[in-house]
Amino acid sequence: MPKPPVRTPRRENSLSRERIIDVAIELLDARGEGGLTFRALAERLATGPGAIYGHITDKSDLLTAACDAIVARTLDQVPAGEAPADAIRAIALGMFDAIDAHPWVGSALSTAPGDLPVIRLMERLGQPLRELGVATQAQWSTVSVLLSYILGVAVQNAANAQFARATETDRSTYLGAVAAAWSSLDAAAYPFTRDVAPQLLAHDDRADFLAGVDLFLKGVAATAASRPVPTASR
Amino acid sequence: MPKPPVRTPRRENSLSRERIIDVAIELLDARGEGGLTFRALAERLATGPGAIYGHITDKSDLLTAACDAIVARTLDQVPAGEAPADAIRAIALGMFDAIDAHPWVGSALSTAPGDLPVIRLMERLGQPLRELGVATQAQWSTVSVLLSYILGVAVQNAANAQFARATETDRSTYLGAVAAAWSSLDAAAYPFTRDVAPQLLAHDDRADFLAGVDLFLKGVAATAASRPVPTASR
DNA sequence: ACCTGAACACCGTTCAAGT
DNA sequence: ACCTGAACACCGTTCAAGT
Repeated sequence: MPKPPVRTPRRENSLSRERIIDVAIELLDARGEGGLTFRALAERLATGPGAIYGHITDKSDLLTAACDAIVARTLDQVPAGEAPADAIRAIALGMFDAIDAHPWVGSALSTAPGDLPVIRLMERLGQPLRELGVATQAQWSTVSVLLSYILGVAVQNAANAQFARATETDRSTYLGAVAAAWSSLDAAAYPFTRDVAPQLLAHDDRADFLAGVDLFLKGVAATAASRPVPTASR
Repeated sequence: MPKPPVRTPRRENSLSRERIIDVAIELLDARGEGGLTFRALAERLATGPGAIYGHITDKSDLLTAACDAIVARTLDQVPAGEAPADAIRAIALGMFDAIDAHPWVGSALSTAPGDLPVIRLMERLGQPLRELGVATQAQWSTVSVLLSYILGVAVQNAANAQFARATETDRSTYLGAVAAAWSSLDAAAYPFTRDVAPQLLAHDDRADFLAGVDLFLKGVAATAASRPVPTASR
């Protein structure tokens, strides 16, 4: 077998932005949001904390880059070419599952509003929204709404995951405690919350999330239907 | 004029949970999320950092309590007795304005999912949702969706405010920079984002937020209309 | 019983000194 | 040119010592 041509001799495990981001993702997945530390990072990279600053500018830069890597991977795996409403559902669910697997992505997404991860997501959601007939001047506000909703769910999932990690309670006992607290609220002041507490126990986060996307799509459809027929560019 | 009866002699400026929360709100408003520090708090309260722990359990406890004070005030000021859809709009806008005035409330809200501030908000939103005819078994998921949306907008506003504070840029130059960055993205990969960049410059956060609430209400109306007529309990 | 504030165990970030 | 790691300027939280 012929030997491969001699390449520029890359040092094994040399420090690079990519490798830093990979290790950061490992740490975040293994230890949660609080686990990403320059000292822990340096230890795993077998270097000093200062060396990292040669490749990243900031902790928030690092967090955004790690978040972007997950978002890019996730969106790549969502199949293209579906009907617009189904495409939106698929993208939204893909993000939900990604954030479920990497809860820290939820809070990372929220810290960088106009940055690359959000841009990627906006782009993928915007194209099917156009196909649904959203008026040109309403396209910004419509994606914004959908992005805010996805972000809101993401942040809540992140908060729940962090709370679970901090208190070492599992999901069902946690939900049980919250439902119990809600059920014992003052009946006159909190009738709705009391009534809805049992539903909290039985609910399915993923299904609820999808219900919100569907509600949004219904609203978009109702809005598109009620405005003058757009002259299709064919 | 008869003197008031002698009361238990309260020391002026004595340390109390309420006073700690008030000062915490002052600090958060004046210096942003990062400005709430036990040392700064202790200084303003003319005491040591340790003394605070006699009245609060935690920093997150303090943040949630401060958030709850704002939410309670805000909801108290929203007039009651309107038509259900208008009531929802009024509550949502009240929260928007409160978070606009106190951006840290956005992130504080997100850290305490099942806690008092969220319960207050859920209760106020849930009652008009019932009046709109949302099916009993769908009430939990429907409020959840609306809460997630409001939370998502809140978190984004908080992030924007924090970014503005950190970089000392004002809103319009910030938006200008983001819009410019979006406009110079690769045309083949990011057509939607490029097209929508000008709308970013001209947009009105509050109007966009309300557009989302309206979209949600339209979706709820469409869902309620398409299901069997509920047997009204009269 | 309550306050006090030094001390502990961490952070992110910098920068002189090394190679 | 790049890494190294001690040092700086902070954190939240605790707890012996005071009153």
